[in-house]
Amino acid sequence: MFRGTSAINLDAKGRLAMPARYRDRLVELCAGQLVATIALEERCLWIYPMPAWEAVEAQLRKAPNLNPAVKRLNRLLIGNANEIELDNSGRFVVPPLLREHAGLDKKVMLVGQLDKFELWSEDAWEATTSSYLDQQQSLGELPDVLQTLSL
Amino acid sequence: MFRGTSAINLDAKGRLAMPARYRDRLVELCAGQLVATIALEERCLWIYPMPAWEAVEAQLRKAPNLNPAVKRLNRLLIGNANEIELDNSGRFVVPPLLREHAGLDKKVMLVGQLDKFELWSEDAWEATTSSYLDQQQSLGELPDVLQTLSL
DNA sequence: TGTGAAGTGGGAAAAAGTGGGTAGATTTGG
DNA sequence: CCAAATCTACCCACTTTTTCCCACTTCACA
Repeated sequence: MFRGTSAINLDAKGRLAMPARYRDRLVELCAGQLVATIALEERCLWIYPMPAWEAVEAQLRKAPNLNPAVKRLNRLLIGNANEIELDNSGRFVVPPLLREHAGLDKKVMLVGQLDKFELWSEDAWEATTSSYLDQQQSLGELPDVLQTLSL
Repeated sequence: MFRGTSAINLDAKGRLAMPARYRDRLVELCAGQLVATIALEERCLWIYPMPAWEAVEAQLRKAPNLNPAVKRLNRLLIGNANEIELDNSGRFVVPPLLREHAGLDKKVMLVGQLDKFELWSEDAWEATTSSYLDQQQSLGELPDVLQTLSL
């Protein structure tokens, strides 16, 4: 599973070099076949290994697509999904429309989130992280879902 | 289980030498495989032996990840989790991003906390410790969860 | 004071990151 | 429909970083 944050520079051609520690696993898992799309709430991208993406698609397919919320998800997720493939050097081109959506310039952060990655601009990631840390500190009572966690 | 505080110097390459008294246990427990991530409320790091970390991940995976608090935890904990491995001299590199987060320069404190370690900068640790002692002294009634303790 | 273990430092080899050039494909305009 | 230009993808080479390993110093205990 994917963990941790990597600071990466997009090169002049808009390519992103996947950190070497992930490559073997990605080749094994999906032969370097990935799907990039936009995240639902934040200005960042989601990058799925193909099998994980297909699981997402399967769930959407089952959902009733006249339902407005489902329709919205379909348009956002599937409508913005781009198939990408690692080249021999472990790099891939970040699709220009997605790059613009997430405000990706040069410095980006690739964040492992178990079954997928998130791709943030460095600025947005740092802003989000520090805001999260502030929220943690000012947290009073824990929400129910967290009451039982032991970390 | 891990107890006690060790004053350690990071070397010029950012490596930390795990105190010898822990090494055998770590090799036995996880073949020297550890995970470092950021702590939720203080500017310090959490260092888990791999099995303990996987237990944390399993809890997070079960939680509903559209819940904002869960998403926040996923991003903070998993997003900052780095796999590290002890080398033949019992040392590991403290990942640069984490080092920066916790303000680790040269003098650091490794604090045993049963199933995991905490890693603090010396300054932050001393400040936190003395602030805790002050709070204990000025403490009135104990919160319920502590009432039943016998120390 | 000697011996062994732990801590510290540094060098060399390997791997990863970075950049750019070329060939092929695709698109656009004549 | 053909030709030119642009864009894309692949490949190679260089630079930087990381990792592994060895050796020296320091400390503790006998």
